Amino acid sequence: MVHTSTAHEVLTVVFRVGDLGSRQPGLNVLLWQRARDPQLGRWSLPGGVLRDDEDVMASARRQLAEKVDLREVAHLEQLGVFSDPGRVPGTRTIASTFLGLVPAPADPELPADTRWHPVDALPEMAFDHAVMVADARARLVAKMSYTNIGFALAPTEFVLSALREIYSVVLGYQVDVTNLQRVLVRRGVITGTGTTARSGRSGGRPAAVYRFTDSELRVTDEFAALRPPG
Amino acid sequence: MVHTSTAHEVLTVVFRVGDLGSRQPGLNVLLWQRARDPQLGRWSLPGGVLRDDEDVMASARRQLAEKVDLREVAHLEQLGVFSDPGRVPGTRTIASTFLGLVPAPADPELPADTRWHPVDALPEMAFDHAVMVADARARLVAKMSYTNIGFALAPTEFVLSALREIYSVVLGYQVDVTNLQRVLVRRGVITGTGTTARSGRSGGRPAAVYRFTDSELRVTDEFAALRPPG
DNA sequence: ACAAAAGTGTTGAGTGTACACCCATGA
DNA sequence: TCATGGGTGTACACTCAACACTTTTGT
Repeated sequence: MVHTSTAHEVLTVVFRVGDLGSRQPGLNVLLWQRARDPQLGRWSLPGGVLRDDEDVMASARRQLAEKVDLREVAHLEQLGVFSDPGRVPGTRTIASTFLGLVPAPADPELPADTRWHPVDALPEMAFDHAVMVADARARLVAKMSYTNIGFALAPTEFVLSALREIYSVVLGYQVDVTNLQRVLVRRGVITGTGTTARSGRSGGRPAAVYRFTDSELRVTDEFAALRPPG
Repeated sequence: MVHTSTAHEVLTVVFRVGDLGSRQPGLNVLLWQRARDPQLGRWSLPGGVLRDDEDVMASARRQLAEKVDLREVAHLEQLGVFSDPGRVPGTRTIASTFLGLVPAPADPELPADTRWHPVDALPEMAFDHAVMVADARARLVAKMSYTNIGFALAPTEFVLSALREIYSVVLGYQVDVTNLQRVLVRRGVITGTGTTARSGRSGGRPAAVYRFTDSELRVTDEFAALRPPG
């Protein structure tokens, strides 16, 4: 295939943890449905063409502002470049992809063509977007265990059982609350606020309220092995 | 700044561990010196413009073949995108960067304008290339402790003391041979060949010869914490 | 008092570091 | 046999998983 020009687009995989009670439980991705050919009806990642005066990060931010409230996006990081000459028909288009995270209780207004989808049951995806979602998910899962990236999925204040649900949903298996607390506190990832939440309808001891210590990505378990001598 | 068109280039940060006896000890980067303005005389990463019929990985491979023998590059992975509209003068150029690794004893023929430089003493770098080198180095250091990425820096067969030098040079501190052996063997990263090397001129017990078990990147220490139950 | 939910203590496995000690070779 | 470099054994610290147990609430 020979192209006369090349375009550059930015696409973001935005994840959210849906309430377990809701219709979209588990981990969700933000997708919009194509209203035009090619691939009419298929679902796409939010994004669009890179402008002349912005870098890729700014572009991702701008394009997301059209879909979700910008303030909701608590974390945004580069994933990778998709550059197969035939990845989309027509003008050659290189895609820079991003991983975006939105805190759990947020449920922003969405345009009519846009919806949250469970990552475990993706609809028919446009072009190579399914691969991008898979890549983003792998990145998120990996970072859950050695960074504080959970801050971008949790509300500012939360109870441990809620945090446990977030971790369980993202990792795909039940996480032990006891050890979650100990690991995260020891690493300084979460801090108790001193206050306690009211106990539920069926009684029970009131839970301590925590918050993430930082609201920026931080590596919390740098070296598993081969540490510097000390 | 307003641009009428946008170009896409691919740049690779190629690392090698120089012999400690050589003039370039420690970790080296492959750079070539600009013979034209802008930034005449400054040092650049190998790479160039992406062609219409290749993806970024293929482009990196192709461009490196002009600098080093392709077979020498044992590992190549995407780093990130640099897209500041003003990062280079003239036509707007978006850069996709790669990390490339070349095994230690290799000393391929280099073009006249191209040279290995110690990363700890970089020359005047062109444009934003110094940042790219720093990013690549950080990525390499991180991966040394939880993947088998060392395979791409070491010769196919080696003695533990040699491997220790490689790890020490990359990590920037002295690694204990004893523990290096135990950690890597336990994880299945390296395997003994059964043979032993001849002992040096000043005597000493002959060292066992090892090789890396795999010659492809593999994560060897997946979860530090929050492992799946069971 | 009792059930429910949250939090604490304890044990044991695993991993990694440091360091002393033993082994194999050349001169 | 001694110096030299390579390999092994052991002790200790730290982290984490699993699970029993205690604490605090609502009814």
